[in-house]
Amino acid sequence: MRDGPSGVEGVASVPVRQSDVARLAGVSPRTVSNVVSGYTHVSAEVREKVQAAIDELGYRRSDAARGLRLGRTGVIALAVPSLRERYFADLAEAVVQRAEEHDLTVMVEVTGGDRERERLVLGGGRSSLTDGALMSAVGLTRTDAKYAAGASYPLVLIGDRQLPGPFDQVSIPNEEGAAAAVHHLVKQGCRRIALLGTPEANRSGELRLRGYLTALDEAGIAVGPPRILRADWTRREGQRVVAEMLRGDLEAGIEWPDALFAMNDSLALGALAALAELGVRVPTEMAVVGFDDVEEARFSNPPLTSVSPSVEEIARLSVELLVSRLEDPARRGRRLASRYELRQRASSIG
Amino acid sequence: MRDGPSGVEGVASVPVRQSDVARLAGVSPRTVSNVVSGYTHVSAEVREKVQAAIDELGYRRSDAARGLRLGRTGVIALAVPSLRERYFADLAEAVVQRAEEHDLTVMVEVTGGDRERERLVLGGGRSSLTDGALMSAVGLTRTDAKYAAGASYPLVLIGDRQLPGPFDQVSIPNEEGAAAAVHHLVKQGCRRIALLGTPEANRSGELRLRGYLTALDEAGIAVGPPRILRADWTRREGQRVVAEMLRGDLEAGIEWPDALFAMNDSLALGALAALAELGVRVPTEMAVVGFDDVEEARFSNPPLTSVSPSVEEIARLSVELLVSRLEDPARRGRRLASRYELRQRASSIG
DNA sequence: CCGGGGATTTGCCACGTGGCAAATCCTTCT
DNA sequence: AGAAGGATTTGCCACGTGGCAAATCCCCGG
Repeated sequence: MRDGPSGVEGVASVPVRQSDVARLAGVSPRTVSNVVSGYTHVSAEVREKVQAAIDELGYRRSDAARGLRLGRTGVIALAVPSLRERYFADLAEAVVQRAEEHDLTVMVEVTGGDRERERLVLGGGRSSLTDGALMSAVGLTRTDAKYAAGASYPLVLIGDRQLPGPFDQVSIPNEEGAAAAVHHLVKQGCRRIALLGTPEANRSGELRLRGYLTALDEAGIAVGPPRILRADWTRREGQRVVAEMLRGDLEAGIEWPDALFAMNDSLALGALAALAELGVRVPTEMAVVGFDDVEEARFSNPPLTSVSPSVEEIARLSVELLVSRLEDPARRGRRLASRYELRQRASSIG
Repeated sequence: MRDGPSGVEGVASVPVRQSDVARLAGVSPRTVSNVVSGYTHVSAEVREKVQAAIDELGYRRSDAARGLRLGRTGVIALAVPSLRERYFADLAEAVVQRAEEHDLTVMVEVTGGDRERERLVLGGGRSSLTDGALMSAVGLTRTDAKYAAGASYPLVLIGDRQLPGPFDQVSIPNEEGAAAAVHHLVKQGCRRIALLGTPEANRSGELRLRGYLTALDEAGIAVGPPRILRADWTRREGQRVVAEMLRGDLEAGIEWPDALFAMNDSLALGALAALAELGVRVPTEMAVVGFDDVEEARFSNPPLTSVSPSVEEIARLSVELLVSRLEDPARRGRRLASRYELRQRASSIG
């Protein structure tokens, strides 16, 4: 006896097929398919017999063959620049959960923000193994739209990288969020609000800058040109640049800003470190607000106020867009904006 | 004209097949296959003609059909409890990179640590869409080994959850790492080293506890029973429990520990927060060491000494194991232990 | 006992690819 | 010129499944 209905299955090096099950159960292969797929008109007797054979042989339906036959696999791809960035890790997890609700499995691809790879996804990466893809593109430019596979490969773009064409997109409220952060600071009494982080680093930066400028304008507190502290969007750079600014201003006798709006939380956390190092009190001497609301923001000292783009919602919207696209490949492309919340914490209120 | 050799491809709602390309190029379908697969004996002229047809039609080889024909897809699965935990996110990214070197794509599955789901992976989840899997199991018990698909679905277990059977496994140096952490603290002059975190939370906990006890024993500094501060392995709990301990001891007139070895970095970071809050100086009054070496450990105040299990190495080893298993499905199961390093930072050296 | 009609079961075949080995072509050598 | 032998190209077919529609079965009423 090679296998048993229960207990350790034997080494099934040769895959079991429908026809094998059929032979053992004494029915046609097609009937096995009917049983497996839950077809209505199957007598209880046959169903039972087939099921017994399935169990005995350890039969498992071949997703590969099924995918070929049906033209879809139930797998979608999620392409992100990196999983090391908290935001994308959270996004990935949220997407996996949402996808599950639609009986979809997620294949995560890491693009490293590489334009070439993003193009490949655009063109339908491992297309026939996945039914479609979600992509957080950061390297693509508008001209890359031509690499898209079009309707033959459903694609939802996540983020601010807008591509001309019929794509479904879920955008992040960069501009609105940034503006909200600045308005919040103004309400806290801040007047000299500096921006931390190079705006041209990516599309998000440009949009956040715009929100920042708009809000300053609306608040009517612009005294001179806005102060922008250029820095790569990393913790280390945030710390370095802010420390430099503090020392430099001191020497030059310039008045410090009374608030920093950072392009992202990494920068903001670096700023907090620099401020702590030099004994600048937060938020009394200088308030700090970040963007992304990474988990760490809750635990920094002081806890960091941050714009939270609701990864959950982004995941939900993008999966829903993809699913609806799978159901109706011909429908027009849609753009949805996710919401944000300003999580107010001690780094800006005191 | 539906498509063009360059520019935006038309809406190719009907997939292009080898035979379509063949017809346009005026060759047999089989020749197209030869060209695509890089078969040696194809004349330059034919190759060119076929390539032109491929470009014109926008032909893409069907991975689904290919997978069916070849019995493998070039995709492997990675099952982890969650991507929200930094360690697993890092692992996932590292695995993706390593897999790439072997021309493998990674499909990430999130099990939530759910035993049922882990069993499914064990039995070869979406088996025929993936050639094998890596799994960080946390919910499985030894008795679940019977759900394994055996040699028909190559599987590498990552972590400490040992399963009887022929599985390939990559283990984490829990015991050794914990012992090293304690030895380090002893060398720093600490004598009352408390353990932070519930040891029974998972298998890692049991092993780390063992390493801790062994090291205490070896150092011969055990005065009484070792002190174990039970807490869920989260930052919040770490903070709460340590704060409680500090206050409690104070009231009871008990001498504080002079060092904390935390089951993981989250706990350790929570502990640092509690210590800072109560004004306990680190490391002079109390040294702290964590486990996992998450990125944040470098940036905490003070930076956290931590046992670094080398996610990179774990990823490398496990992918290599899987690849070698794919090449030789019959070979015996292997167990490899990854190394660790103790990253010494200011939380324990002063 | 027969025809009708729904319930079950089944045969046939295409999905798109690549392994295999035969067929054909071409060059070179005797 | 004819044959040998490598270079190219090709026909055939199975991989395992599910759509489709035909075949069969079975229960009832007339």
